[in-house]
Amino acid sequence: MPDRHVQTFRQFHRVVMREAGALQGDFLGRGRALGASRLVWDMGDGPVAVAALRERLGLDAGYTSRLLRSLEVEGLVQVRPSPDDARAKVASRTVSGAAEAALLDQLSDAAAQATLDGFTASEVAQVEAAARTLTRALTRRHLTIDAADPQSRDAQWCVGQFFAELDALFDSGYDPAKAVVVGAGDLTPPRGTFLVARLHGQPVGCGGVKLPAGEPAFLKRMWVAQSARGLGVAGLILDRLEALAVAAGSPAVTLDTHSVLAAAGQLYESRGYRQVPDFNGEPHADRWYRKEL
Amino acid sequence: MPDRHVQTFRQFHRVVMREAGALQGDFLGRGRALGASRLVWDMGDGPVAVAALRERLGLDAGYTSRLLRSLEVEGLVQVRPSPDDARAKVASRTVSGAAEAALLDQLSDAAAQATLDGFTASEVAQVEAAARTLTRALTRRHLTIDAADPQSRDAQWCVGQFFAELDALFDSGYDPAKAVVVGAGDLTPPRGTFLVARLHGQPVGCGGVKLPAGEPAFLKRMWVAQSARGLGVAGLILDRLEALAVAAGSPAVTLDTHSVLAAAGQLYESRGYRQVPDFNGEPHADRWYRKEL
DNA sequence: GCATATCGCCGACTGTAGTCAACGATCCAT
DNA sequence: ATGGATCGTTGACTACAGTCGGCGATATGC
Repeated sequence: MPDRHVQTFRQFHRVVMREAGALQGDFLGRGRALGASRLVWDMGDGPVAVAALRERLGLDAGYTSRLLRSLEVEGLVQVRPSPDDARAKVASRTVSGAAEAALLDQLSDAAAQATLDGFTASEVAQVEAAARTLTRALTRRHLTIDAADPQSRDAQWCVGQFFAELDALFDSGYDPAKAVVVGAGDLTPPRGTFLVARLHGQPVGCGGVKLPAGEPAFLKRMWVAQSARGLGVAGLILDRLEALAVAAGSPAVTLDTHSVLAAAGQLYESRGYRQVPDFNGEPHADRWYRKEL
Repeated sequence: MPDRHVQTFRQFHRVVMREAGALQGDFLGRGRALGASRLVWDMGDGPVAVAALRERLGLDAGYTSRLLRSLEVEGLVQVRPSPDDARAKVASRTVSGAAEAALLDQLSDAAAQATLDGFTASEVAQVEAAARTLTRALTRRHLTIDAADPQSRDAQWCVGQFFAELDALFDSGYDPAKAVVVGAGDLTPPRGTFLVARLHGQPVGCGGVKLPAGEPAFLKRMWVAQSARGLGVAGLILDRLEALAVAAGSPAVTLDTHSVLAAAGQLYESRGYRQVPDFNGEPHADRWYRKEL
């Protein structure tokens, strides 16, 4: 690595280390440890399974239990047995917990604002782009994209999330039964492949490709979780799916999508896909794309 | 702040928090706590006053003492009484301490390299630029630039460092006595101003401006410490000095510099300074610049 | 030469972060 | 119904980070 790069990264490393040090202990001045604050902050509005929360934040079971207890004493969260499984528990914020989370939001925004003070608008845009680039770079190391059985737990979860999102997004809902049929074996070798993207081991996205011999490949079930958007995950999945199509000798890649999924359309167009007429009659789609290989 | 910015910074914040968490404990896998590793790493080659080291890293006296002791036991550093003041001590790395620091350098470079793996060359350049931008943004919050008496301790220290650097840089050395005279009152109001830039309270740069009524302002003693280069400190000092010249009604700003100070020349040219013939006969200069206000 | 300030050192302490193993409650497949 | 797996809890433990007050040695101003 050239000296210039080394210098830049050392300096960055050092600055971040100092910044991170300042975060420890009394996080954002709320008289609470970083771990506890993170928990309230990242909990989200609805009730969350404690196990999911734990895994998302990468915390130990015992430690999480203790933190939740202290937050419960503070009156910020409520932990109840899960209705589905009496062994498991779900945590949710109380009213004052939600208020505290909102305050943390505000404080963290203020901290971000303070960082940007004294910069011009174009510099702010530059810094923002820089933050985005580095977020991607730092995240990518913890991102894996692997082939998975569409019947596997993680794959099912991703597809479930995807369908739920589509159902909420479309005025008339989304009915998998009405969609273009993708058979059981269509997304498993040798007739296709299904990929699951995982961040820190947690599934955050998926995508499948059907590879009919001699015909164009067909992409299906491309999805990225809200929490992982903006990291370029979709682009990486698309890269891998296209590589599979190339390896299978497909003459082109086709797919259908809907205009309400704006980011998807942008991605496809930036990758050289062009719109084509409806080729499969998918009732939930209003756009069809194709890219020659 | 628009939602998009907030989203970006939250995500960045989160990623950095996770990354920083991974750094804690066994820093870079050397079986030593972060604090101890930082100490060996940041110590530099020559002997350093313990007090200076402490202040640079923002550590408590007792804590530093303990860390140094443990490093001494490991045989990585040597702490001796200061020759100037038997109360104070100076620390220096032993041979194996220097080796350890070199290893940490290597490991941190490798970590940076791992971050960049899987990126194309142009993406690497982008990420590097992003790291630089964010380093500046995060650093700027801890940077202060204030007017200071040129006789003050910090000002004298900066100028001393500057002269020492010039002396090392020029083949024939640098002799302040031969330089264009800057009188005692030339850099103090009302005839001029001297600014000191401090990072975390430690002086890291300086710059003076002479403001003769009705004549062009004259910049002198612009300097930034090695440790703070690449952060845009010089640009910020220059902004402030030019603002002072504008406020004083100067028709232009002039300065002399030398071509071995390549970064300085680049800065001036990027700020709209153009080269002019020698206007003051400064023997240590080979370039003269002027910018109309 | 004496009082006072400074410097690093040391012991005692607090708080955070996290690990590990054991345990009881519950669920699920057989 | 029962054995094994899963889930959260608990206690005991470790390591790190950092603070505080007092101590002895030394420097400095009067």
